Amino acid sequence: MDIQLKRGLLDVCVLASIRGGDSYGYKIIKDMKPYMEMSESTLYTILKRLESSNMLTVKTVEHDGRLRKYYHITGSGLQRIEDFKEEWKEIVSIYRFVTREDSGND
Amino acid sequence: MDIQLKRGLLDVCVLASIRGGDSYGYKIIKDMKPYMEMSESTLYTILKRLESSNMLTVKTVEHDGRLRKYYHITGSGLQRIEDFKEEWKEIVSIYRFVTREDSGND
DNA sequence: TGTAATACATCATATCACGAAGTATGCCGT
DNA sequence: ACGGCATACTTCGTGATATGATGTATTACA
Repeated sequence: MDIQLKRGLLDVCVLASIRGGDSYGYKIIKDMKPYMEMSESTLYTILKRLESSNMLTVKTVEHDGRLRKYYHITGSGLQRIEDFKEEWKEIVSIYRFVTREDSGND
Repeated sequence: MDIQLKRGLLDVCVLASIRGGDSYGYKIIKDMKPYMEMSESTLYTILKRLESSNMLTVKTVEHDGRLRKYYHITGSGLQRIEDFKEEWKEIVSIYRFVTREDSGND
């Protein structure tokens, strides 16, 4: 998928993959793989961003002697998903504009 | 609309607004306004980018003593629109993932 | 005369996805 | 025991790019 297009979808995708239950970086990447591939550096950057904008909270848990950072979605995070649903209407209208064969003459 | 989301749609939108007939910067902005707003500096940057990647060709025409740069879409430009239609399927699948209430458990 | 619209250009800035590289631990086969 | 792979997270540099600010120049109109 086009990298520019990804940019607008990545944040919401990450939020969506956490909404069903707390999750951690490595797992998020695997869960999202069927829908969108992303590198680790990208994901951890996004998680940090979402955390500092209060869409996620984080809790470090020890698991098999290793540390895992579990992320939990907040009200703002859920709201971000709702906002995306609203934006979706605009996206669809743009899609229609782009796919209309006679555009430019209306 | 979220700026990150715009990034992936701007190029195709500009191409789409030209596909129906050659157009120029100032007019493109007005044509696109109902679907997406963009500043002049953004548009001219995009036009230059699309031109240097051979998706558009440009022809300078004098109009009322002023110069206008008319842009014409090329085969690559049309192909870019077709590619977007393919990408649309992925976008819809992501949309479904994001809006599915029980995501994370499937 | 002045102000808005038309039309295009350039520059600096901020955001951001990503590859590369690093740090650590656990697991498994030989 | 050792090597290699998976797990798990971090940091850094780079390139792409949308945008505001600013500039240039002409036409239209009050």
